[in-house]
This record gives sequence, structure tokens and C-alpha cells, in this order.
Amino acid sequence: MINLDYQSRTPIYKQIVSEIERYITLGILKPKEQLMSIREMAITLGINPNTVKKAYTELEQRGIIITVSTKGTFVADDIEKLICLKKEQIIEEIRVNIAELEKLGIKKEEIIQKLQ
Amino acid sequence: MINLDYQSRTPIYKQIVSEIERYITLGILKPKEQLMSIREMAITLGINPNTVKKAYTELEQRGIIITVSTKGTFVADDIEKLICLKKEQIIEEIRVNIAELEKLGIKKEEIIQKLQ
Amino acid sequence: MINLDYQSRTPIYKQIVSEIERYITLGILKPKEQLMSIREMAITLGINPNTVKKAYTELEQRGIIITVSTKGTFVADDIEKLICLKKEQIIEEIRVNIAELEKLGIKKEEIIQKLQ
Amino acid sequence: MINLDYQSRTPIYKQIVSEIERYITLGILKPKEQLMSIREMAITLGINPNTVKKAYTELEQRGIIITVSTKGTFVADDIEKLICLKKEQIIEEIRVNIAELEKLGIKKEEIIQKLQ
DNA sequence: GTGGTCTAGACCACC
DNA sequence: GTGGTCTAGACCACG
Repeated sequence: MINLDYQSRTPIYKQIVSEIERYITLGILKPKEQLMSIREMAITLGINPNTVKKAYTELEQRGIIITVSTKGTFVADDIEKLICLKKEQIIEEIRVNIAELEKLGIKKEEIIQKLQ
Repeated sequence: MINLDYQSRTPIYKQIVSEIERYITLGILKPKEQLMSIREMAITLGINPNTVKKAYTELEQRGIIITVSTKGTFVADDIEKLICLKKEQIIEEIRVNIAELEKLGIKKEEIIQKLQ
Repeated sequence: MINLDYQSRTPIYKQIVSEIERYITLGILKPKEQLMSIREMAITLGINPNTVKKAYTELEQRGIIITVSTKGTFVADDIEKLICLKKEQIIEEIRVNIAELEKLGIKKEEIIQKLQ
Repeated sequence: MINLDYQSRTPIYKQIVSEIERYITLGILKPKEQLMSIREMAITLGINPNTVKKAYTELEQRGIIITVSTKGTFVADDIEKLICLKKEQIIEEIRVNIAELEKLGIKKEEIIQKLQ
């Protein structure tokens, strides 16, 4: 399910964080749903459990998942905010890119026309 | 003039490369124009000359700047290709972002409306 | 009635111990009063009976409750000592906190004024 | 400088976090001041570098310190907020404790008198 | 030398 | 079985 690029400069644990975040925002992983156990995911991905743990820890600190010792790890109850934030982030990125293009001499109308 | 983020995972020399590239595409640095000397830039930015050297080497390998021994470093004559490539890159990034937003349930028309 | 924090580093059984202790010191559970059976509490809290058992065992070892085989579990007759001890513990905690605040540059009079 | 209790239930890395936080709030470590390198502190404390790293990572995520790769780790510029927050936290703890004591039948005036 | 990442493997408490 | 912590040691990029 999770795709890893071992050649990438991006650390594996960060890739896991992004992937899980993506599955949650896309609704593939739903609120309160249980994630794979650390060991299980480590075996599935063929990596060390500590690396998975690092990813889970980061997601927990961001409030995206909840870890219950001896029980497992779960998607947080309320992740609406996360999704909204994600949307705004992406739109902001697009705005920055459009501004960059305008500086390079392309008009906004022209850009939008190309995107349609 | 050049902004560096020392906390970023992106190496300092890569950041310098991007910044100079940006100044050239934006026309702030013009073809044939002379760049700061390695030493001068190192002092200005408060970093190691080796780091600046690494950045200049990478830019030269890409054909963006030219180093003339004992004379200095200059922006290449023809940088039209670079600018075109940059434009296409940015447009591609925007396309990826729009696809991402569509997956999150926003229609393309809605996105474009927000951007105008 | 009993609040558990499954995310806490404090083991569930320790949390149960604290909670029951708290109810006794506050007079919500009175001397000689019967506690829920292990099974009942386990079901109520949605946890493993072994966990409740462990909590009851610890409370019994401290002389706070008494288990009578086939009859049930009861709050001990004399829990005056427990209450006195609890009071002293809390006052000690406050003293430590005040010392901490003094180190941060707030005078004792100022602190006490804020508390009134 | 940093005291560790290896018997404690509190993990070593959490103890390091608390200690450093304490030194900063007390002004022993000042804004922008450099912390010991990970390796140095690991050797000093006789523990594994990974454990120190874990502590530093947590402190950085809280915005208390700043890590600059290949340069070192530094106390954040602005830690005034941290200190204010700390003070409020402690005062809140005292308030909770006083409320607890009141439930146990001691009047507020009596408590404050004992503290003076 | 500095931090960043990852592995392999161990031990623990809890349930 | 689950997560939590820690160790030992390795390799990497960067400056």
C-alpha cells in the first residue's frame, strides 16, 4: 500500500508520514480506524521497526494519529481540520507558483487557460 | 540578496544554486553579467568559500554560468532555454497540485475560480 | 465514574488505584462500603479483569481495601491515616511548586496574592 | 550539570528534556547559546547518542531549541513565551492542589497560612 | 566534527 | 501481542 523510494533524499520515515497523511486526507484511512502495528508495517515494508515508530511518533505529535500503548495506533477522531489545512496549503502553493510565472512574463489569464 | 535557511534539509550550496538560478530567470542577473567572486559571496553570506565553490561548480556544469580563470564568473550568454524549462517545470507543478486537490474532492472549475 | 487515560504513560491499573484512592479520600466511597466486583468494573471500564485485579491487589496491600473471599471487596474501616497522608503529600507538592516559582523570579508574597 | 535518575519510570530522554527546559527557564542557558553537541552530551552522561538526539528532537519540535545541521544546536531566540507559559502552568497546578485540599475539608485561609 | 538516518537487536511493562 | 525505550554501531552529507 505504501510506496517507498529508497533512493530519495527524503528519509524513509518522512515518506511514511506523507503516505499515511495522504491516505487519511483521501479517506482511505478513516477516523478511529486502526493502523498496522509497528512490527507489521516494518515487516511489510522490509524496514526496521524503529523507522516506522519514528514516523508514527511524528504523526502523533501532529495530532493526526493516536497511539494507545499495548492496544495499537489509530487515526484521530477529528481530522477535518487536517484536510482543510491541506487544501489551503496546496492552493497557497499554486498561488506562489503563479506569482513566479507572472514574474517570468506570463499573464495570469494565459496561465489559467493552459491549465484548463 | 541571497536568502539561506540553515535549518532546511536542503544543503546550503543547493540553496545558493536555486537562488542564483532564480535571479537569472527573473532577469535580475543578466546574460554576460559578472557574479560576485567566491570569496566575496562567502564573506557576504558568512559561510565557507568551499560551499560557494560547490554551488558555482554545479551552475557551470549546467551551463548557466561560465568561469573564466583569473577573470571571474559570468552569467552565460544564452539562457533562454533555462527560462523556458523553468516555466514548464512550474506549470507541471501546478498541474500536480490541481490533481491532488481534485482527489480531495474539489472540482477543477472551483479551483480555477479561487485562483482568479 | 472512573476516568482512564489510555494514552498516558501511567499504567491503567495505577490509574484505577489513584481514582479509587481519590474517591475514598473525598468521601465518595465510605469506610466499609462495598466496591464493584472485579468483573463488573472490568466490563464497565471495557478493560481486562486482570487489570482490575492488579489494582485491587495493590490497594489491599496498602491496607486501603479488604477483600473477603466470596463476599466481595470493601473499603477499610480506618482510613484516617490515608487522608492525613494525602493532605501532607499535596501540601508538599505545593511547597515544591512555590520553590520553583521563586527560582523563576516571583516572590512568595506575590504568589500567595495570586492564589487568594 | 544534568542529573539523571536511571531507576525512574520517566524515560531518560524525557528527563533530559525537562532538565534543559529548566536550565533555560532559569536563565542558566540563554537565548542563542549553543548546547553541547549530541555526541559530547552522550559521552558526558554515559548514554547513547540516539537518546540525546531524541531529547533534542522533542525540544526542537516544541520550539525551545534550534538545530542547524553540521553547526550545532542552539537555544531559540525568543523563549519569553516559554517562561510565561511555565509560570502559568505551575500556578495552575497549585490551584488544582488547593482545590483538592478544600475538598478534603481544609479551608483556603488555613492552607495559605501553612505555606507562609 | 556535526547532525541525520537507519539497522539490528535487546529488554521492559502492560494486557 | 502491543508499544516504549535504549544501546551499539554503522553510513551519509555537509562544511
